[in-house]
Amino acid sequence: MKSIEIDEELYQYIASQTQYIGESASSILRRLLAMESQGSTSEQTVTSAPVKAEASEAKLDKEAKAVKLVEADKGSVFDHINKEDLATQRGAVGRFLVILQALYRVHQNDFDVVCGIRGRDRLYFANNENALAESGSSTKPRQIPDSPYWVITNSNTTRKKMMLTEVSLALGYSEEQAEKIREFL
Amino acid sequence: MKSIEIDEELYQYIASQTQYIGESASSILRRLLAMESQGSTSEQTVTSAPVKAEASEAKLDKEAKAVKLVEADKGSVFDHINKEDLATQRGAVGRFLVILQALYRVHQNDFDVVCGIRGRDRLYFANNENALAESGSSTKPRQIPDSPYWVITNSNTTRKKMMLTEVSLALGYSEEQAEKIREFL
DNA sequence: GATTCGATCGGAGGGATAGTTA
DNA sequence: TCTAACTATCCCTCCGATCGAA
Repeated sequence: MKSIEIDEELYQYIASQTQYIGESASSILRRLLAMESQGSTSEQTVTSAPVKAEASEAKLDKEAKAVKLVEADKGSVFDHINKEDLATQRGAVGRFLVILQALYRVHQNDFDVVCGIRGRDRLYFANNENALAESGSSTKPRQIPDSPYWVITNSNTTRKKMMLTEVSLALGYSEEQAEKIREFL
Repeated sequence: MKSIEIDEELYQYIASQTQYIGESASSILRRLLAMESQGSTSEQTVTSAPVKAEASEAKLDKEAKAVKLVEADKGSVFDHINKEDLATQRGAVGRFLVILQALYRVHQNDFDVVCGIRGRDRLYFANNENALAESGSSTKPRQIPDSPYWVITNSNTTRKKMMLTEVSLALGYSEEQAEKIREFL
């Protein structure tokens, strides 16, 4: 183990990127710097279906905790949205996916709720490409990066913003926070 | 100033990213993490012509140092190529630009040599859009990110690879290294 | 004739808007 | 019927393989 000196602001930033209690500085930095995690081959296939929701007895607790998490982590999704990535996206579709990716990262366990968000006759989200493709014509499904979920992409920017707002609210964000998230697009 | 503990390999990696003697860990990390540098409004317009080369008395020393740098930093361009960025690029043009950006970052002072690389009748590189646009038809010039240089973009992937190889060699890389660089595309 | 180079044009992706449905 | 919400067609831009030119 080596020790390095960094300024306060940078320290706070790194700390804010923690993904689980007790995550080490090395782990956080490796993730942020997109280095391979030491040793592991790290070939994570994330194409499998999302983990089934807990048996309903645990359900209420789960939800309460989710809200708590959003409260405690206030603004954390905002840190998870890699501004760099966002900026390099050439179009709204790219930004849309980056934002959803960030939301997924922070809300992996509750992300299933997005599947309840849909249009009049087509689905908006699903955990497989086909469900979306079959629910309409030319829906242009795209996988949300590093996640098992897919989104429809054939819609105007206005609708994409609406979708983001709905997702945000479904995940427990306030109207104000949802507004901020939508504005990234 | 805060102090954090990181593992040896990560420490080495960060150290390898030093851009000038005595650069602080904070400075390096901020650059790698693409954070705004503290305080400064940092509105860097990089559209101006590249900084003039030093008065010739210092020139030889400068060049000697540049070569040394490539030697000492062997593989540093490779670290400068943000794998993450590369991966998120949807097409060869995007990757092409990311790679050139990395090369520019490491060889800012010698980058002018690329302007000598050209096709039969069109220019490949220049420090302004127009020179390229006028040297051929539909050359699709694009600015190399964070640099004052532009490249032609209307060519097949094979030619883009050739261009990368020529750039690498012109900047002093070995055939083997050039090969590696070209393979990023 | 062989090879290198250029840029046209087919193809894919993006997303505004015309059109449809409730 | 009129309007609001939603869909997906279709135009535009970007990409880059292919084929004609040098």
